[in-house]
Amino acid sequence: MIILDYQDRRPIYKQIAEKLQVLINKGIIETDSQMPSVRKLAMDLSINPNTIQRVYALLESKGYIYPIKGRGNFVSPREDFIDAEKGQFFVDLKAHTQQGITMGVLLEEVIACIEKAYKEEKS
Amino acid sequence: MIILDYQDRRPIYKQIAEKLQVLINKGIIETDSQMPSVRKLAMDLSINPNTIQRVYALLESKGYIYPIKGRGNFVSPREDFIDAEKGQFFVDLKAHTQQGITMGVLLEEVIACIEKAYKEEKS
Amino acid sequence: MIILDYQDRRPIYKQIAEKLQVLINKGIIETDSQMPSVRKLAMDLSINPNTIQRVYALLESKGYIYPIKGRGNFVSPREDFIDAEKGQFFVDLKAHTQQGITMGVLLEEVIACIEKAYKEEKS
Amino acid sequence: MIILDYQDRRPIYKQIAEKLQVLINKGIIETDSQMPSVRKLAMDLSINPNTIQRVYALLESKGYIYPIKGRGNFVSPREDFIDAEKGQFFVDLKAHTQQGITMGVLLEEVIACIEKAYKEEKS
DNA sequence: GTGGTCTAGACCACG
DNA sequence: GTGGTCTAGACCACC
Repeated sequence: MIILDYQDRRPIYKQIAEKLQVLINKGIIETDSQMPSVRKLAMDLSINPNTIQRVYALLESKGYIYPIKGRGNFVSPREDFIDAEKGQFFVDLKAHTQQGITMGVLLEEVIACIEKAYKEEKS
Repeated sequence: MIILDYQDRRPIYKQIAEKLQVLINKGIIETDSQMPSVRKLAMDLSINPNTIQRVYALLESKGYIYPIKGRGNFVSPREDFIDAEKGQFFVDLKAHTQQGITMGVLLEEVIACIEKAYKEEKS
Repeated sequence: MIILDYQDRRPIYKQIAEKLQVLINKGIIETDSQMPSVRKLAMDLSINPNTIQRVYALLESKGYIYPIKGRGNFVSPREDFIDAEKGQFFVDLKAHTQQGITMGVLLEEVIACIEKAYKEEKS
Repeated sequence: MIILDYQDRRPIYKQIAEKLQVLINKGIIETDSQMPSVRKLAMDLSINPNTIQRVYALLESKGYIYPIKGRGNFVSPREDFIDAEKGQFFVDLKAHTQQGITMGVLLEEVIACIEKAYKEEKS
């Protein structure tokens, strides 16, 4: 399910967190269902349990999952995280765009770039 | 003019470099005009001169400024850096957009956000 | 493998960077293979780790290597840097030639020297 | 006769030294003729005499001029400097070319670049 | 263990 | 005074 790329520039824990986010966002891992245990996931991916611990801490801080002591980690309802995440995305996007404007980038160029990104992602 | 945010996770040398880039891009610091000296800027911001040195080295590598030993750092003509900077802008924009896609952000939402940024900048 | 010349007027971080570039260009250090760690290389050359850090930062900015935090620095695929490096080569070559012209060096002499270099390299 | 460019990236003393070298190489300043005094040249160019002092020290170390105590600086006979200068030029050229070869630069490309440099210098 | 950032302080080249 | 290089030593993020 999750494939690690050790040549990827991003740290391992972010790769895992991001893939789990996608799985949750797409509903492949359902709300209130249990996440795999830290130990099991670490063994499956053949990495240090510390790293998985950090992944879960990150997802929890973003509101994607919630822990129940002695039982494990569970997926939060969508409303708990999706809005905050999206909000930050748009804030960053706007700031980035405004920086482009100061360099004379045209609105058409920006939109073309965005549409290209969407097309590539579909494939 | 430049305010440092020590809570920001990005290194302060990047924060400074980015703000100086914007000032140069907007033409607030003019071509061939002299940048503040390494030591002076360091004192103004109450940080180590080495850190400013690093900022200027970064800006130089991007073509924004050029140093003359014994005299100071000066702003390069726009042609020297604007193309490279635009290229980087689109690379970052695309990466950011693709991250949004994984969160389920719609193309229409992105475009609306971009257009809003352009409208605000005009005013 | 790397010998430092403290009499050389160029900074040692550039001497090291240049030698590493040649090793990468010649394929002696292979794509995606790991570079020696900052601390180890510093100890081997008996210099400060900060200086090696600077070497690696320079090579990264040129696209020669990419870092993964907590794991090390790795060699980039050739396409990432070879074009930029060729461009710089011709810029330097032209500047050097023009300096020769001011000394009265003839075009024929220059070409003869170049051809000699190519012949020696083949053998 | 000598025009300084304060926006030039090279230090002032090198600009002056280089222009004097060209004048000597072209025979415009004749062998055994007297160079302008340090003070006079400094006043003519409106710069610090220290800088001219450094220029003359550089030219002397390269064999272009020789000082006579209490009288001034004089131009050396051509044989004293031109060969050493040219020799160094070819050594550097060869080293630079060989570095290009490791990047896959073709002989034809190098020669084309050289010829372009000569054409531009004529004009 | 790895890389990355920052400080403090020194020394050099240049004007 | 200016920029540039280097050292020593500290702290952080990551695995």
